[in-house]
Amino acid sequence: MALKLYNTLTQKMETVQPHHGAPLGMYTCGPTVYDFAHLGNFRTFIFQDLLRRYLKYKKTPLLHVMNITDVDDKIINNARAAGMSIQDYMAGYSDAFFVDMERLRVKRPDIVPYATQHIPEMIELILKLRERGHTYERDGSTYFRISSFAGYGKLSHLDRSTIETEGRVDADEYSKENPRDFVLWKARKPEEPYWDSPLGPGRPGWHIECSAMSMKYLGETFDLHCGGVDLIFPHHENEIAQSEGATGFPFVRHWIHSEFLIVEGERMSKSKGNFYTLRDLLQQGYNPIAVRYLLQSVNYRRQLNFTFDGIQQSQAALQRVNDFLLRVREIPSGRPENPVFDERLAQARADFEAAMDDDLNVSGATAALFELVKDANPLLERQELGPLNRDHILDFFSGANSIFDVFQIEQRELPDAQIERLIEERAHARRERNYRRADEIRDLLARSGIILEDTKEGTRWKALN
RNA sequence: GGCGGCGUACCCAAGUGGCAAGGGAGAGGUCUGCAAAACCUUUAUGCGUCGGUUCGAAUCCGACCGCCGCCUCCA
Repeated sequence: MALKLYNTLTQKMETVQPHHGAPLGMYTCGPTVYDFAHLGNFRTFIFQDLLRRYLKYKKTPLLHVMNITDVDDKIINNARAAGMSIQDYMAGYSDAFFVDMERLRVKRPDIVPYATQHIPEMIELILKLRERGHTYERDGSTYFRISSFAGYGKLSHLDRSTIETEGRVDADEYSKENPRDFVLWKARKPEEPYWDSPLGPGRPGWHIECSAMSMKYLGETFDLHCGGVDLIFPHHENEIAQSEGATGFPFVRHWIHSEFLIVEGERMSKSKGNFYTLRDLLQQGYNPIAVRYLLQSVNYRRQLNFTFDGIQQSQAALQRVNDFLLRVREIPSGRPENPVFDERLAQARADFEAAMDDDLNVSGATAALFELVKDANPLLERQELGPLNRDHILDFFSGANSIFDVFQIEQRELPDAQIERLIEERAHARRERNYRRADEIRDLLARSGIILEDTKEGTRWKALN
């Protein structure tokens, strides 16, 4: 079966497939690095990671490009306020961003272009638009005339006449022909970075970078373009106008937008005091893997209500799977196989993939995993699963984990030999019925995050995150 | 005002015509030296409300109530 995703442009579910044997081209709008990224940003990036990993799971060749916006008003202002060069200021947050992404196990895109390194491509694109009559100049700035592009509004499904008449006038840009015309090239201002160009000295408008960089790496028409719903209008609408205005070809086949994250039922905002970065959560002792689990657990097209209770629930759900995997790994080689279990496993795999194929229904896919856990646990209890069963289960979860990346598939190493000795000592104490000492040791280890569980086969340990 | 979405148990959340997935939390029990984990039982005759279509509706249609997003920089 093939993956189907909702397309904002056509407002329909559509199959995602490479064209003409070329790898699937996927462009995701990356961060503007003016501050630490927040949970809402990460919800979007984790969703994109999930999409990318699922395509890989399905062995679809893919080229993923994500931009970094490193020149814009906020960066310029913040850098100035911090008394830093734009370069230094932006590099700090750009690095922090990738550190956070790694903590959340979001894979780095294949290509990560920075806006400031693609100024010539942007200028070239604007010149092309100028040749084709889509632009005009005012006070040294170059604008896109939206009335020159017939398709304007097709992505956001906004009425053209409404767009053109009801826009507000930016105090900065009062001289535009139409309030909704947007800037392609901003005239140089004192104390701001600028580049010399045939358009005059200045810097690029925000939208042009995505058109220039996506088409440079993925071609004039490519497959997938993702971002948050807030980018539909005007950002992505403008990207379409710029790109198609310049090339005359369709820009993107499939537009995919993820919904917002809200916090404790309210829009996240600094003024409400419910604004969280990943760093805030880590400082409070939360596990980044549980955060990833939570942020990816709700379908990307639905608002996700982030709560602290939700992290706890995610942590507990993760623990159930990890405990299961721990027991599965303990199945010894000599034990007889369960001949019918592979059928059950095949069913779980089919359910899992059917759910993921359906617009990345993570809840459904996760349910397939938990249902298997539920069915297999009693078999483990009765020692009715053999080493082949074991390997097949681990293989299935390993496949699922290549997408979710939250489960503990491999056995961990004991942190140190001292712990090993304590476990030994406790076993000895228990044989002697010295339960006071045994409990003492168990409590001691629990305080350093090592949980002991006594089974018929002996004591097992697990490390809490 | 225009466009779009949502409302399923204590919490999170699947399900878009045929007996209401899954996870968390709670209660009781089995196992255990005690725990933990696991297992068993249990928690929505009902899916915002009221009507309608249908043999049959959480699912389709209509009205209403409530919440949210976009139309403005923003993932």
